[in-house]
Amino acid sequence: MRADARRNRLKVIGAAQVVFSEHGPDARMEEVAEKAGVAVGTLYRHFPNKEALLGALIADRLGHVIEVARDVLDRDVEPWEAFSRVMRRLTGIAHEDRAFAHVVPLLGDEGELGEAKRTVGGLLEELVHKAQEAGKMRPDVGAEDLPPLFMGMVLATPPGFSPARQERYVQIILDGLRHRGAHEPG
Amino acid sequence: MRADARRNRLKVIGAAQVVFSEHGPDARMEEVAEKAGVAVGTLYRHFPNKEALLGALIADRLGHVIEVARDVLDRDVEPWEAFSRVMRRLTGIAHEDRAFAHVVPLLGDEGELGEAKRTVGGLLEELVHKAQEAGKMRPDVGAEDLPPLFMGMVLATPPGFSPARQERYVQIILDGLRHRGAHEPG
Amino acid sequence: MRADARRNRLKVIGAAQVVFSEHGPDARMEEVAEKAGVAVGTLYRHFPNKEALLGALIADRLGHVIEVARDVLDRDVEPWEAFSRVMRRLTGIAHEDRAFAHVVPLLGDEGELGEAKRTVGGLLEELVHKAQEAGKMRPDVGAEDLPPLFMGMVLATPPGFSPARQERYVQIILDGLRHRGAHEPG
Amino acid sequence: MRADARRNRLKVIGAAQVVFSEHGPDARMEEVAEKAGVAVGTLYRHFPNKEALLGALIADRLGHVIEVARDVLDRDVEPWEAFSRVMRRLTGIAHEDRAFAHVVPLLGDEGELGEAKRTVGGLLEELVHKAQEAGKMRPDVGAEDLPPLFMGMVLATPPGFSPARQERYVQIILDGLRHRGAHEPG
DNA sequence: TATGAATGAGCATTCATTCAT
DNA sequence: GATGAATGAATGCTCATTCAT
Repeated sequence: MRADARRNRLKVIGAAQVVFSEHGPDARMEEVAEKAGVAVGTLYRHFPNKEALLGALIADRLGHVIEVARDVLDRDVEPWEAFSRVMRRLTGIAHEDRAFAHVVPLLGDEGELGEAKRTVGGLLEELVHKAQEAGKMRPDVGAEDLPPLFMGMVLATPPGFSPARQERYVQIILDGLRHRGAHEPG
Repeated sequence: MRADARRNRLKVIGAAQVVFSEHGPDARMEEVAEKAGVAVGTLYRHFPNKEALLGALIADRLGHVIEVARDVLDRDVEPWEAFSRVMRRLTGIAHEDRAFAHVVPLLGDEGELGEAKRTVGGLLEELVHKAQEAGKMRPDVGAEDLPPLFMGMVLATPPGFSPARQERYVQIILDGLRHRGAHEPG
Repeated sequence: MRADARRNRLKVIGAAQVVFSEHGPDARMEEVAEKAGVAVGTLYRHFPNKEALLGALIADRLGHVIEVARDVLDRDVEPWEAFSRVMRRLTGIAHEDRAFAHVVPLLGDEGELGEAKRTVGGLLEELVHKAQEAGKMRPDVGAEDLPPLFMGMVLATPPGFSPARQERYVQIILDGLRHRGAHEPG
Repeated sequence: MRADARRNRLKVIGAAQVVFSEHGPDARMEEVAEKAGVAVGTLYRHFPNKEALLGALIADRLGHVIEVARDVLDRDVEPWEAFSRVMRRLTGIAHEDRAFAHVVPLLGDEGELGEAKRTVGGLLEELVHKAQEAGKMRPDVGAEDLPPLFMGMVLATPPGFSPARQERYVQIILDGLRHRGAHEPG
């Protein structure tokens, strides 16, 4: 019974990732249920409403970002490289998940999601700070500037645009954030 | 009569600009009507449907961009400066008008709007080309990359964010587009 | 001025005939106005509302029927022939005018139209009675049966069906109304 | 669950029959829902749109006609009697159901309904052919003439008119279709 | 607990009629 | 008188959420 519920929860989350990734936050609950092979009611047993379901997905994805960020910080990766790697990860997720790109940059500080957001925010702060201290990043930038800069491009792009193009954009923005006169390959 | 209609049409357009700017393309016709102080029917007298109303607004805004682009091209402004100025204008409009930011980057080539889009596209092409020829802009960029890069940030930003911040973002992206080794103040 | 108004009234009636003939009673007032080359307001100056405009048209058409009926009665045309001729006229009008076919069979006795209807009814009564007295028509039929029998076919037919076909139908129904054993060519 | 849905579906269909029967194809979905004692959404769960709901009703009614036609053909009922019986059934249904009378004569050949229509058409063809071969029916008539002839009267009649009257009309038209000189009781 | 049917507020659009110019 | 713009009630359909089975 417990096992069944857990399995269903996973099916729901998996389906929701796929469906919200494709259609963004406006995806229909019915479609999520279909994809998951369960009934809508089941969605609502596991999540009180659409926002909560979407929130759980976003939190999960943010977890990945947190993981990468902690990893590069723990391993004392070179500051600019550390920063770049995290931003690439962040953008990569947004690229795969339209809903993530929609929701994250607009996130407030309240709720569970708010907490995840604050955590990510703290880590980004640290990454930025280190890169700036190392003289690699322009000083007039803060963590709060990163989501709009790196995730907007996804929102402003038709659903199926190529990863290569997206990586090129990331590179351009990274270059823009680089400290002047500090131009080695980023 | 003519005067009244024109006045109302202006009220409708004005209200639509405000409402679509704030809520994006999903704004409700009813709200536009209320804001304009007219009944919904009046909206439909002036525009056959929501898409047409929104389209007219976008076309109008694109007109401003075209104007600026033609102006800088006509006056032979220095290529990078010319390019920057147009992108600043484009982003400024998107900043004021959420619907513009939503719609423009996803615009197809058909319809009246498509035509405006192609016109803008052609002008951007020219601006980019000249900047690249002058050695000021990285060569791996085309006109089609600009909307995602410059307008995405608006979509990824809560409605009321400050012009100053937005200008900073524009500057960062401009810096990223600058040709390496070409760093004088952009 | 009077002349202008009269001319406009005629234009309106003419247009209304065309438009209602084609689209039936659901035709849009706007379309009538366009066809007439006047503004909707003008329609409402001449007729208090759609029903009244349509009513005037119907009354006019009924006038033609009345004319034919009176003519054949005055000229003492052979009873069956007289009856047939009037029914052919009635059906011919319905065939040309969808709105007529829609409205006439459902007409009540009140209003101006009611009066026209009663007049037609009386004449049909007379025609039927004479045909029955002459032994040419089955006795179990009254004037009130004629509109459904003769005009229904028009309603049950796609807009552009051929006059020949319609005449064939009229003939079939006339044959059905003929007194048994009274079969000479009807 | 299944039971509830079926019950509701039946309620919806029942209500739709009543409402469409009375008001024809322009009946409001809201009214159907009210009559059924359900919310509009329920209508749309069972049928994708108004046309589909109406279509299902018509198809169902056409099924009855097909049934009767097949029955009389299978049992080799005397050709004229067979034909008459089917036409009486067809007209009876139209009499009970205004929407049926509206829609059927104008039916095209496409869609599911088109198929039912073609089936009915084929059977009527057969009935007509046999009656003509038996010398009972005038030869200048085809299956496609029957709907306008028999169903028009319903459209040209105020909603509540008596079955007796309608049967009289059917008889008159049947008499009209009878072959001249072939007058035994029809 | 899962199901999926039911709910009903919400929204774009139409069109007869009114009324300011 | 004429114009045609404005009104606003009406209608088909959608979809997040609830709840009977």
